[in-house]
Amino acid sequence: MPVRVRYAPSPTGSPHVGNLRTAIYNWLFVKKMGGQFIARLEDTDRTPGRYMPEGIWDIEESLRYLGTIPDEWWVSGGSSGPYIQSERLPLYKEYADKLIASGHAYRCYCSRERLEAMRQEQQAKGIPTGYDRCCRSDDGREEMRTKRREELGHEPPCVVRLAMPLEGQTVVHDLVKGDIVYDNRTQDDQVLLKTDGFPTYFLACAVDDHLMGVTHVIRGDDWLSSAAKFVAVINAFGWDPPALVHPPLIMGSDRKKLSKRHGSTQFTEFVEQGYLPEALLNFLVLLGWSAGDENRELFTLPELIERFSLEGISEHPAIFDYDKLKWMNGMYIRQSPPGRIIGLCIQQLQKAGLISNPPSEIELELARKLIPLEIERMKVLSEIVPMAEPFFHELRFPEGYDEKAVTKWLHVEYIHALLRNEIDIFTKIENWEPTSLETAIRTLAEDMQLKFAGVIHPTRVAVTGRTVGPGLFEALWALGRETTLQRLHSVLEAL
RNA sequence: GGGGAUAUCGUCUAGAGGUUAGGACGAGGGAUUUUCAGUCCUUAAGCCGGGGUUCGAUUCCCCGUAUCCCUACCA
Repeated sequence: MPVRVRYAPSPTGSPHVGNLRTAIYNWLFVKKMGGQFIARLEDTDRTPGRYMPEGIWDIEESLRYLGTIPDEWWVSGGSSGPYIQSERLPLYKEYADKLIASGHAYRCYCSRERLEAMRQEQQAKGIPTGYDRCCRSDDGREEMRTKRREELGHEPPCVVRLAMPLEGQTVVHDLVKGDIVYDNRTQDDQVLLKTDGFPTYFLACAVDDHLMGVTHVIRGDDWLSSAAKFVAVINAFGWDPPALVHPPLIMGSDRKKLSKRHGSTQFTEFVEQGYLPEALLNFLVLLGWSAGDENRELFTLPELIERFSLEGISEHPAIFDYDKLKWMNGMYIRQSPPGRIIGLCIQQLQKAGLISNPPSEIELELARKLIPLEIERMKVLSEIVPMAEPFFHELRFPEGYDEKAVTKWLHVEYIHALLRNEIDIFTKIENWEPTSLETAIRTLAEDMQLKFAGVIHPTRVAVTGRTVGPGLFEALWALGRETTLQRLHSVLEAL
């Protein structure tokens, strides 16, 4: 039997990195085993503020960015569509009715107010919360229905609830954690169909997974606690449950759910900051999965597919380490062909307004010279913006200059002589290239009886306004003779 | 309150009934050097606690503790 797995996001906003990680696990598993990767949109919560259709685009883009594109989804369709749950409403009603007919579910007329009051009372008394199953018996249900009809003056709305078995146990077979046994008495009569006609997760998932032929369900650990209800629904239909796996959750540094407080959490934010897809994928995979005793962390996609197995999924939550992601991204940047990084950095520079769109010939030439010089000190692509600023922006002295750098290096007593000599040399030098420039400056340092560093640092500050950056001679080369001379002149005049 | 899961360096993790408990990020130190970075070398840092089982447990079992998840007409 071919493997069929699904990624089932709900459009409640831009997808969370943890969410994408389960998509990656699903994708890797299906690539490894052979089969189909399905994505299904779980848009059954129509509560204002929670249903955010704008998020759908981000979900699609994120999957494309990672390269984990589903074989069947709402974008391309497939043999078991539709892949959007709001387009499958009649199906859920049909199956809910089947459950009612077989005695595995029942209509419930209780008002939200009654439910809420009941819950509060239970909490106040310190007893377990849950539905009192008032509508589970025919008598109780009719009584409630009549009462509600009198209150409302018309036929009252109802939900459909699962008639959870009152005794016995439900066993959840988790491929990683093993069999987990739940006492049915501790499980509530879960609502399956809401008054608005939309199903809840439990019904929709059970029906869709079955109809779509899903063989393995890989979903976040937050579903484990309610897995008994999920399995109970499937059992009520008489179907075989799919194999289940619950990868652990991703937490923030304080061991709470990863949220805004900790930093970026939405996948698209990382994309914008300039994280490469292979870095993001590699990092996310390793957050809760390991290749075993192989002491490696950096894997290509084929290597990951080859090594991936459900057994390697860990059982405890993982804290999202932003530093490690950065490190990994830096590694991938340095492994990439420079042309690719140049292209991506140009996009970053355009976004920041340092380069026009489309870029001019001059901007392009400068970018092609500068970006390769910065690649080795970049961890995230957006870092190119502050790095490139002194090269693409006009630099005015002293406003654009780093104050500490100026104090330290532009107030040495030989500064005027140095700058004058450099202007002289740079004006005359034939080859404006790093090696020639270096030779000339080394000679100058000797002539002036200065240490090399004593020349390098003031020059760097005078020309770029800061103490950090690429090697000085590469920087001068990238910047060009004209701009270099112009900056030296203006600093000399102002000092 | 009820239910479930989990527990190895600060973090991600490997590991086996007997190991010097391994790797990576981060941190410290050193080398390279023209600053930052990178690269290379190097140091420190860990088996939650208590009972069992066993010749021997960090590893298996139980209890405790802690943490996380569920306990919605959210997913």
